[in-house]
Amino acid sequence: MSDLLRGLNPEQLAAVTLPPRHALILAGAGSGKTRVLTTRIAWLISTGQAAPPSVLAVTFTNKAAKEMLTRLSSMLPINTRGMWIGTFHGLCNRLLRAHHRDAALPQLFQILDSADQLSAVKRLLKSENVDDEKFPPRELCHFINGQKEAGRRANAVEAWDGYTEKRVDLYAKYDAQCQKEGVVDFAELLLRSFELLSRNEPLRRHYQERFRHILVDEFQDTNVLQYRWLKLLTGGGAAMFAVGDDDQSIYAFRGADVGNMRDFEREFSVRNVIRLEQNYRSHGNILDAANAIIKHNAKRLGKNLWTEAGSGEPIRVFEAWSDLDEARWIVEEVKALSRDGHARAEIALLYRSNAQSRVLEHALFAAGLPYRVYGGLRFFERQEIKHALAYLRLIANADDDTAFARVVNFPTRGIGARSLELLQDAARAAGVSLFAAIPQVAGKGGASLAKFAELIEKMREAAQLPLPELIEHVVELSGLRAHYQTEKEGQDRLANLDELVNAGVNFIAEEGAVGDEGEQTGELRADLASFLAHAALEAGEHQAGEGDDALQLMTVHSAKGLEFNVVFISGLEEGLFPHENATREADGLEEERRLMYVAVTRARQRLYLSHAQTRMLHGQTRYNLPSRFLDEIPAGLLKWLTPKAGKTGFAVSPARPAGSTLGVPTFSPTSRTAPADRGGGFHIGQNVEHTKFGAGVIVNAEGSGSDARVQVNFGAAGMKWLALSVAKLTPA
DNA sequence: TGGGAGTGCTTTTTT
DNA sequence: AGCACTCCCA
Repeated sequence: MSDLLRGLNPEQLAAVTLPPRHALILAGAGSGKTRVLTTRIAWLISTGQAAPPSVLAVTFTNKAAKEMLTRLSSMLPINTRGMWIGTFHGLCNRLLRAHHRDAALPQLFQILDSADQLSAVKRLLKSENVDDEKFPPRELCHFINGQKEAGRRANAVEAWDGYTEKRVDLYAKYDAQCQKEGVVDFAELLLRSFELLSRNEPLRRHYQERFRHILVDEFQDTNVLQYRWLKLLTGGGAAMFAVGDDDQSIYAFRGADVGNMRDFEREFSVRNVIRLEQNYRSHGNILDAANAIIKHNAKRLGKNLWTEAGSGEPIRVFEAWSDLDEARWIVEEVKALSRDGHARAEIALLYRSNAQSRVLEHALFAAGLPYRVYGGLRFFERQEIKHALAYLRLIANADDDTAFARVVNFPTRGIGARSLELLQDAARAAGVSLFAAIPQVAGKGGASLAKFAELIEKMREAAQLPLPELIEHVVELSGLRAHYQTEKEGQDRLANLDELVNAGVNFIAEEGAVGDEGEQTGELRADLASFLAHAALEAGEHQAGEGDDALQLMTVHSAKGLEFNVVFISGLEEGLFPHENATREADGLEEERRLMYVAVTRARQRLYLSHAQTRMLHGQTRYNLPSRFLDEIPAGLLKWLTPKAGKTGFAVSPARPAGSTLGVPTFSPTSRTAPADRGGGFHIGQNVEHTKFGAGVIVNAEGSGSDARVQVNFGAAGMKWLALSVAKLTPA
């Protein structure tokens, strides 16, 4: 046990060994949050204060859950099986499977991922004859999920206008459709299990008495429903140990509510609030910069990171003329780092939005530097995989209309839109699923449909096979294999289908032996259902070239929780980072700033910041001012790799690489033409200063001589046309 | 039924 | 600009 606690700093030690009462741990970036969480569990168990089955630990991502399990099993000699450790969704799934009857769900209920949900909504709109221009399916999904995440069923939503009234109506119909089909979306997993526990008293008591220790990771990311779920489970006197960092809350846009941290403190009368402020990750200058940035936020619980490591290198800042130049500079810098012995995998390129990755990728590709992009399609989201899974879903539950619609005519088997329409009408009239309605249309040109039904029946007969063979069989029988064999680009898809069979093998090996809670009754293909749930809940790795030593490219959001020796944050421009959409929302800017804080604290040794004066975005060139976040870092921490404009009191042309062919027109308030003008002339892209509007950048110009006018983007003060002969414009 | 042209959107994302 | 999605025609 003393081994367990060795090496913890006083605050970490205090947190780990708190008596089992409610506690809130404010854990700064790089302060050993995961270590505290896992050690806490290990300590509770090894001191006999907790039995494994009394522990419930929740995370947001599967990765975090896995990490916790791995660390725990290396700390504890016992097996971790008895504990409930997983994501909110994973645990809710477990709960609903175990009590599907009480939750009014079929045993083999299926889980809709976001794409499935979208197509289910589209199907609903069609069958309800609703104009999807007026009610965009995406927006409707968002609305429904938002309501569910706030814990509201359709009948509890107060419609504030006619439009919303209709949306609420559609919400109700959507839920009815899901119920009929025996499917459950992500938000429903949460809401349904919340309702199950709140309505079913014996069940609630059972779990409240069972879980004495509830631990929550990334608490700042919980939404209202998740918080209520936790509250419900702790209702029997369990101790809640929440770990989070309000400064790293970057998911408010999807419903996360930092307010939960304050609410928790208040509603649970939390007396134990511990701040972990010692950072073990970054050098001093990097931390100072992060602290300086986040200080500009007003709504904070308050925390200041410090380190025992030296201040390290200054933060390097680069001002590029264009996004292209920025990318080229990064390439050169990365090459130099490589020569100095830095592993490429230890270097990350971060950006605010995915659109920015293209330029970077082009440059990296041209330079032959291996890189890896995070984000994008994941394994279980690929179309060939989803097709195969849809067949499997139909085996498990033929009433799953989403799966049915997906593959009824894929590969094509002559079932066109009009026979499907007929089928849909028949199904609706009889109040049954599409599959069940097939016999009714069999007479009228439904021969192909009948054949499809036969196909599914045939697959079901094979349902006795072990999972991997069943998958193989389905891929074969469905015609998917044959289809991709003839398709030009089908090779990768075939390989992925083989990989799916493999996934089945692995799944059996890893989970198959586990066996779920006692409630599980050993009926038909529980393993198939849990494999499908696994596919929906854990979409697999993001596609990326793995293995070799590659540069890491990702958005700041996906970098959360990761760390690198060297970090580049590119595109630090007003409008981009902070994003312009965010600056309009009330708390948007603070969230952007937290995002910047997360980005900066990813770096261990070296941090690069860069911005470009010109950037191609959505097909047009934009002239952006440097991000305000650059100004929020004390100048003493920065080392400009390019002469900073305005520093010397007169204009300095933006750095451009030799050989750049970009012509930059120069304008002058006098008729004097000065091609090499570095004093009084102005050019597009130049930073200027106006006595009233402040700092700006020239984005356009017209006329010449005394008629010359320039358009200047003053950021917050807006866009202005100014006559150079009149306006008091000085180079900045 | 499949492809080609036309249209519109474009912050961040896990489950 | 680039991509996803729709629509219409052969």
